[in-house]
Amino acid sequence: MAANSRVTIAAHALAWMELARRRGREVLTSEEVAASVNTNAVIVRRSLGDLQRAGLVRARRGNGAGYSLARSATEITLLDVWLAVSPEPLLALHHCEPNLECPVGRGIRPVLTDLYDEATDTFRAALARSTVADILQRILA
Amino acid sequence: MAANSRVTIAAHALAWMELARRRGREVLTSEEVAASVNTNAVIVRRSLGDLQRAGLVRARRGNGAGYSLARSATEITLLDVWLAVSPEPLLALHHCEPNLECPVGRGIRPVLTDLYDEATDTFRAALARSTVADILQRILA
DNA sequence: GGCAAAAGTAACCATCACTGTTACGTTCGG
DNA sequence: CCGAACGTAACAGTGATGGTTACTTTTGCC
Repeated sequence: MAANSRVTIAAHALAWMELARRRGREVLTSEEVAASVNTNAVIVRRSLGDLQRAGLVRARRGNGAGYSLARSATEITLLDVWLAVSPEPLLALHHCEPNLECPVGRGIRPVLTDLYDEATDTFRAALARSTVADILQRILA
Repeated sequence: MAANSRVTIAAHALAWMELARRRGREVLTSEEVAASVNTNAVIVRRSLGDLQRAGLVRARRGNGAGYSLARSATEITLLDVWLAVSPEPLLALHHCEPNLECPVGRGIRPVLTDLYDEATDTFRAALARSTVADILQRILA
């Protein structure tokens, strides 16, 4: 495991919600989303909870409740999704502080941090180039 | 945890080996590398074992043995290191097959795979821009 | 040939993140 | 007030990781 499938689940949910919206169903329950993603409704609620906290979806409670997109699918990028559900950085430094008596141990951390940030930025930029609407369009093509 | 600190450990080891080489010590033992990285010698041997399998370092066994760079530090990129030690993809698809009766479930996987590959490629390209020699130079600057 | 040093590696443990599941509290429309 | 659905806590199972010990294998050197 270890690799992030959260983005996949969240993107799937959003694409499905957008398709349902176009078909006239503005609101979907976690059960309905879970049926498409083929997972447990709690997983969906947790994922959509992250998206809600990031302002990408709205959740209504009570009777007849469910989730709806908080803004147009053309304005939700895969980067938005990734930032909402992916807390972990792609690359990490040492768990334990390296030996500071060694020149490499003393100086390597800021250098690697900088390089990791650069690589992560290009990764994010790539994700920012696709929206949920793009994804749905390619799915339906 | 979960985030990869393997690249960090391997890059640290390589930079330290290159610095030692410039100081006239062509070969370092796993104990010596572990002392700088501040971890266990077995961890270093596992990491350098990966690098050896990738052709980045050479290992000699027996008395007076140890590790040395298999090629110039200017020709070992951070991407080489990442490929050698990072088996996991950055993003993964669903664990379970999605519901194929849903249009989204049926079509989303190739789309996401494609987008994930694109983003991963830019990430790799960024890592490919730095070599162990670059890193050591920035450490010593 | 034997010794000693060090790589290679297996076995095991603790920790942690993640998914999945159940269960329960909370909210809110009708 | 009732019921539907979100929110969330608690727990189990799985798997990756890092750390540690211990053993085998290799090999230079005396």
